[in-house]
Amino acid sequence: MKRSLQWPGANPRTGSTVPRGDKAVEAICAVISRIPKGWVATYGQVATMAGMSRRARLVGRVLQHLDPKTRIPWHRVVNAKGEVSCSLSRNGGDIVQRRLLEKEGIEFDGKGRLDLERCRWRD
DNA sequence: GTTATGACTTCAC
DNA sequence: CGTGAAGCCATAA
Repeated sequence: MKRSLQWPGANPRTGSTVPRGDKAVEAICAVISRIPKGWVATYGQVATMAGMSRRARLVGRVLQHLDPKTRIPWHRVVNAKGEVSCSLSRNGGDIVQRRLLEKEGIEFDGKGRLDLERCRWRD
């Protein structure tokens, strides 16, 4: 099985199947790992903290590629609307993320969104 | 080489 | 608050 349908080169350190040695990925993983429990950050925010102000999509791409066993708190990353990723609803991942956040004390409104002004992580 | 797509953001209307 | 357009960038075809 040579053909890697995932990114070339896994990253055991982060427990994810993302390229190792890639500064962007390393920075993104580091930032997300620094998100305190009970707080959340947006993709753009993570990208900015990682030194890539407008590479929010890159953050999302990395997260989608993470392994289920990853140690990275991916559930603390939400979009700018304060809602979990839309594409996750395809496999029910949005419910998982929401539950994980609620377990950490995050409250959702009737539209499945959280108060970013209240929950946004500040460094 | 081009075109389309995507765990996104931001501004304008 | 919803929608559309422009921006960004790697992957897939």
